[in-house]
Parts: sequence; C-alpha cells; structure tokens
Amino acid sequence: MADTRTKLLEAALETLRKQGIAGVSARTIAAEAGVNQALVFYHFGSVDQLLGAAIEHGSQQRIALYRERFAAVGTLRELLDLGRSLHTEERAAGSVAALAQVLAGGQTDPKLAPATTVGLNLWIAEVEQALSRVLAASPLVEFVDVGGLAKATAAAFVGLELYEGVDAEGAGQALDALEDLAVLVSALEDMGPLVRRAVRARLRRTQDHS
Amino acid sequence: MADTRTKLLEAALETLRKQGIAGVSARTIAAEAGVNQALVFYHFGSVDQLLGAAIEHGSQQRIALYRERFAAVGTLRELLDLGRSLHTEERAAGSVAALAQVLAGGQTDPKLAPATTVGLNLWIAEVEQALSRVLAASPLVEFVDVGGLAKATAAAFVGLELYEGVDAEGAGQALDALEDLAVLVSALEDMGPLVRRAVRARLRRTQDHS
DNA sequence: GTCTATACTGTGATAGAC
DNA sequence: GTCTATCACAGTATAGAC
Repeated sequence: MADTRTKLLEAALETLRKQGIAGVSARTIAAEAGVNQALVFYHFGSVDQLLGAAIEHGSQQRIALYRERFAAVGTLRELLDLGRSLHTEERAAGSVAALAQVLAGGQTDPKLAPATTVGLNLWIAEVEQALSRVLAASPLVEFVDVGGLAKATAAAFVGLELYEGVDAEGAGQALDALEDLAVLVSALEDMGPLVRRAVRARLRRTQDHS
Repeated sequence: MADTRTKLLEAALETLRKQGIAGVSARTIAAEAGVNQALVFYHFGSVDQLLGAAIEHGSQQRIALYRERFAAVGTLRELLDLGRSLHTEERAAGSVAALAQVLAGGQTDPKLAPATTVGLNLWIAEVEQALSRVLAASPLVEFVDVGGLAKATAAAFVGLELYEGVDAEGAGQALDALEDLAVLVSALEDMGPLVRRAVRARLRRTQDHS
C-alpha cells in the first residue's frame, strides 16, 4: 500500500489521462486516489504543483521501464519499431498522454511550463542517445545537429500521439509514411560518400544563391 | 460591426489561445465577446458546440489568408520558409494555437474530436498539395505516401508549436535540425536515379531478411 | 496526517422579462 | 435576440477537530 503522497501523484497522472487538463481538479484527483480533497493542498500546496510533481514522477518511472529497450537499439529500423510500440503502449496507459495534457496546459499557465520541460527533456535525452548511436555511420551526422533532431523527434511524437487521439486512421497513415521515409535514410547509409559529396555541392550552391 | 454569432466564434478562439482549453467557459468567452453568457447557449447550444464551430471557422479563415503563399511554393526550401513563418505568425495570434488546445481537449472529450479533425484536415489538405508539388521531381514520391506524409507533417507541426510554448530555445534547435535535414532531401533530388537504385536495393534486402 | 466543515467564487444551463 | 435572475453544483483554499 502506497502512502498518500504517492497515491496522489499516481492519481494525478491517471486523471490527466482520463479527464484531460480541463478535467483535473483537487476534487477529481483526490477521488481517484480515494482520499480527501484537502490533502492535495496539504501535501503539494496547489493543484498546479501536484501536476508538476506528478509529470516528473511519471516520466522518470516510465522511462526506467523503457531504458533497456532504448539501450538495445542499434539501427534506425529498431528505433522505429521501439517508437511505434512506445506509441501504442503510452497512448493507452502511459505518461506521454499525461505529458501532452500539461504541455497544452503549459501554453497558458506559466506555472506548468517548467515541469513540462523537465518531463519532456527526460524523453529527449533518451531519444538523443539512441539517435546518435543509430546515426553514427550515417552521412547525416555531418550536416544535422543530433540534439536538435532528438528535440524535433520528441515534439513530433507528442503531436502524433495527440493526433491519434482524435483520428486514429489518419495517425496510422502518418506513421506508415514516416516508416517509408526511414527506408530512404537507410539507403543513404549504403551510399554514404556519394551522399556526402552531393550534400556538400548543394550547400555550396545554396550559399552562392544567397 | 460583427453580429453576435461571429463575435462569439472569434471570442472562443481568442479565449482558447489566451486561457487554454482548461480556461474556456461560457462566461470567459462571453466576456471576451462583450456579450451575455446566456447567448452562448442560445446560439450554439453548449460550450463544446461553440468550440467546434469556432475551430472550423477559424481554420477556414486562417487558411484563406495563407492560401496564396501555399500556392506560391515550388521548392522544399520555399515550403520550409513558409512553415517557419507560419509557425511564428500562428503561435502569437493564429488559429493553430487554438487548434492545439482543442486537440488536447479532444483526447478526453469525444464531442470535441470531430471538430478537431475537421480543422486539422483543412491544414493537411493544403500541406498535401504543396508537398506533392515540391516532391514531384524527387525520388521520394516513389516510396512514400504523400498523403500520409502531409498528415505526419501537420501533426509534427502542432507538436512543435506546443513545444515552443514551454521551451522556445529547444523548439528553435528542433526547427534548425529539421532545416538541415531538408538540405539533405534537396541533395537527393540532384542524384535521383542513384537514390532510386539504392532504395530499391535496400528494399529487396529488407524483404529477404524478413 | 487525515478528516469535516466552511467561505467564496466559477460553471453549465434554464426561465422569463423586455 | 438579448438581457437579468436563478439553480444546483464544482472549483480553490483554509481553519480546526481528531
């Protein structure tokens, strides 16, 4: 049996998932946790602070669950497979759905923004490590900032998860297209030197034009 | 001077942007419109239905504003430039921010989901047209579904806009990385036949392995 | 630490005057 | 079409009994 603090943290995540950012309140969270509403303020001071703590708590827990699978990734193909099952698993019961909700809330509530960034960065760090391993042999690393690419990947991932929530079929098509795109990137690795030369030529030409 | 219906539609968008999905209510919207709260229910039946109508209204208006610029896009470089200024313009005063909020709300409120899809599809259609023009000469069209790619692009775009709302610097890095990636795709066009051959070889090999 | 009780404000929605 | 008035309920937050 978990203590009340932990029960509230977990109930906050569950409520974010089931009711969304518009549906969370001290009352709904406390009801989910099976405790009194006043304890939210006793333990966390305000609903916002509870949400912030919950996101950090949840992301850390959830990432620990995926860490081994991230570490096992060696190719782009494997990274994509992990991304797709992560997408499926997280949407239903994970913390990315909750993260997406505070991300939306953080747009207008400055108190939520820092916690959201912390939660996102935990994922980004994991993606960046996997990406730099996967792309080590690729001509891409020469031209693209892997840190930035990891951030873009994480942001796009959240966007796709939200998209899936309102149009599952459309999201499926989007994911399929991205997989096709990945085959192309794999092909680039087979022709590394050629690509490098072409990109350099392209960069020169672009600079001349400007 | 606009009629009350229109004032409510526009006020709903403005409230979504300024207060987020968690902050919209018949009262906040009516206050923004400068009319009485009861008129929300008289004209739209419920807050949800007003939000749905507002998203559709806003997306259509906003896209009309961008239509010429979408039509003028002929290269990937131009599409990226449009995407970046669209990103900047929409975040501050546009309808994508509002769309992102109902997208988050639609995860848990089934009544919001259809309207969100309609709004998103308006953007997706525009992106798809531009993409198919831009990629016409690229070897990509042979291997990647452009419709799916447009959906992925729109979803990623919304994700990046939300990301920007909580971490502007990180979002900037993400966008920069995506631009670098685009140079690579441009380079591919310069070597179309070669790439086509490499991808086909890669596809054959992948099939053998499975 | 946890509960009850309470204050005050916000919310969706309706009835009815104008 | 627009307003005022009103309803019953949900929201944050605090004080104080246990």
